[in-house]
Amino acid sequence: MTTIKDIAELAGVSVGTVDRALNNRGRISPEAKKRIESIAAKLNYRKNKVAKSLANRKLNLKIAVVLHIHSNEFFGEVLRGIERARTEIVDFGISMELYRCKEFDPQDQLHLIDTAIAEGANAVVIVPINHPEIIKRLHRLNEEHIPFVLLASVLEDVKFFSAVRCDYARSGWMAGGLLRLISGGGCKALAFFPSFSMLGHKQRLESFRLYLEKHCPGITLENVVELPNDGFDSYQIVREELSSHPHVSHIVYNGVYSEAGIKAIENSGRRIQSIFFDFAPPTKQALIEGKISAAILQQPEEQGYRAIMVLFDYFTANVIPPEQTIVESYILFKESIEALPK
Amino acid sequence: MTTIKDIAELAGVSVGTVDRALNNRGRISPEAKKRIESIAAKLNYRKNKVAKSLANRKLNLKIAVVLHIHSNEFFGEVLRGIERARTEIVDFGISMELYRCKEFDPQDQLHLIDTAIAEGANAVVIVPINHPEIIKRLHRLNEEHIPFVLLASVLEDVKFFSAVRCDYARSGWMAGGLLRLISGGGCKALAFFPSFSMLGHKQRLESFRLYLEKHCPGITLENVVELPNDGFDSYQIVREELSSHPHVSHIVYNGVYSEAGIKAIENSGRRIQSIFFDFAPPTKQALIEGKISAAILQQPEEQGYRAIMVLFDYFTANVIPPEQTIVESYILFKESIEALPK
DNA sequence: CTGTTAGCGCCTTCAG
DNA sequence: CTGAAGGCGCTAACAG
Repeated sequence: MTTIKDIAELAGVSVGTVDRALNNRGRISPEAKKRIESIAAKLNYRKNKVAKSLANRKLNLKIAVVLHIHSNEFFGEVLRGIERARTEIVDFGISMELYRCKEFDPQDQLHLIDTAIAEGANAVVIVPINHPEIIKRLHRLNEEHIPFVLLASVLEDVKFFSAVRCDYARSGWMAGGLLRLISGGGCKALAFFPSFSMLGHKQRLESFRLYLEKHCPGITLENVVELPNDGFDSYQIVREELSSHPHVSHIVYNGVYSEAGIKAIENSGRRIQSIFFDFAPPTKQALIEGKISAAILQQPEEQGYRAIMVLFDYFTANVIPPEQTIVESYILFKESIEALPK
Repeated sequence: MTTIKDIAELAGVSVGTVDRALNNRGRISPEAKKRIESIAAKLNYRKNKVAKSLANRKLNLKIAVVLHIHSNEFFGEVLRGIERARTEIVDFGISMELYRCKEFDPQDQLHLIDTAIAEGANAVVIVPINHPEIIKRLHRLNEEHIPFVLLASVLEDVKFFSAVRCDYARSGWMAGGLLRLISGGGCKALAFFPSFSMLGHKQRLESFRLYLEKHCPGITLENVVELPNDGFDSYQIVREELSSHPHVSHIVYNGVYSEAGIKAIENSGRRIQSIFFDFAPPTKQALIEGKISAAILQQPEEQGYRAIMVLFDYFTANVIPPEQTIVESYILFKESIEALPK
């Protein structure tokens, strides 16, 4: 493994000069820079992440995580991933601060971003609320050269450092495929989706609809309902929809309050097959008990973890991440999780 | 973050003494040790992995990876994970050496283990061939205090440092569930499994059988075939089995040569629904084209990666891993991977 | 523009 | 049994 010291010796200069050459810090003659760079290339020099991090400690690097809500089933998992990342980066001298927001309150989120910067954040992971003020603030982050990572969300017209999310269109498509599979291609169905103010949810629905149109002439989607941001209201809505659509036999439920959906189906007394998104404990239990047919997971824990690690790699090894990190969606059914015999 | 220097000052000793106290190196008075330990505990001291690794460099730590074959579809992926791990650990001064084996040849594997140790391996990741000589050699590794990690395999009666694998019983169970789902619970089926000299495959089959017995009175498993370690032979066997079981409509195929299974089904000219294990390119293509119904994945890449990282965590942070790291199995179907419209 | 040096936190060696 | 010092590779501050 070659070190800057090796390069310095070969080039007949000091390590300081090599450092300046290889990190574009200026204050170096073009010739020296070029010579050193070519030696480094020839020796296939790679900066040692560990040594760099040890030296970096003095910089006191800090990552701010700004949410759009306080927490919920999905983001509780996301936060677990973020906490796991935290334990991995502390030894590298990088700290992390969490800023939770009042539910979908753009003003509060704006304030949180300001606070984070004021408190010395060198980078931001954010679940942005889709609001002009927030977009404007993100533009300003770019001007201030504070890299930010979009987490579990889609945002148009903003240049970001990187984004970590699932493929919303894909998971909608998969829901269509699953519905076809469990219904044999013929049924009347209802779909419930969370707030369309998150663009991803809209994309997912579009894709789900498209699948049914293209591949499922026998499936009638009787209604698509946007769920409110409350468990009891959600419950009520599902109950009412089921009442007013007495022939519906299948449901796709993509709500933040999974228990609302489960209970509403159960209490309807009907024999309904259903596909749920995500995997909070109620969903897990319901799946095991056969109350729901399948769940589509989007690895929230992994998304939270990745979002931090993108910045970690940047800080420790100057890695420029891909524009998007897409976390795979996958399917669980009863047999994936129930206890095995013996 | 507290450092040994902090502790040294508080205890009124030097960092050297703190180091000896906290790492059980002996040569220290019991009182000093106790006092330092209690201070460390009070301050919630954690050793800094990065600093330790930088110092570790001089030790030249080395991990040997010993396979049971040269490579195949599944282990090609495993190796990708291992290579990814390699890039992550070099900066920590830990190197990795790969030892590929003649197909299932215990004598060769024995030799590889010896070579690895002779070449200075400090730890081993191994896919052990289930043979008394190998078991004996592993026992000796324990005596030599060389930690070893079992990768993608099950082995009885050997004490190992850690094991990374999938849950074979689970994936067999899932195959049963999937078969029920796609067949509507009634069909005649055939199952093909790879060499039962790997215990995991046996466990998987048992679990698959049990599922059918318990939950699928309508499914008749007409035959279960152990596939040879050759693609053309595998192809031939599947063709013959299909011929001699003309009413079979469903297949579960868990072979190393996926293309053999796919082609055999295709060339039979029958309309067969099938569940494949793992996810080599032929499987992927066949899934997209609708030639097979679903695939059960076992994250080979992740298994390879984890096996190395278990040792990495041990070397860099003295982390004693769980006895088993179980990598989840999951299901893919066409809608999970086909290109989306637009 | 370039060299020197003092750390970052830990471990090892060598004196005492 | 304990302390002091040097070094792992890199960065930053200061001196020239």
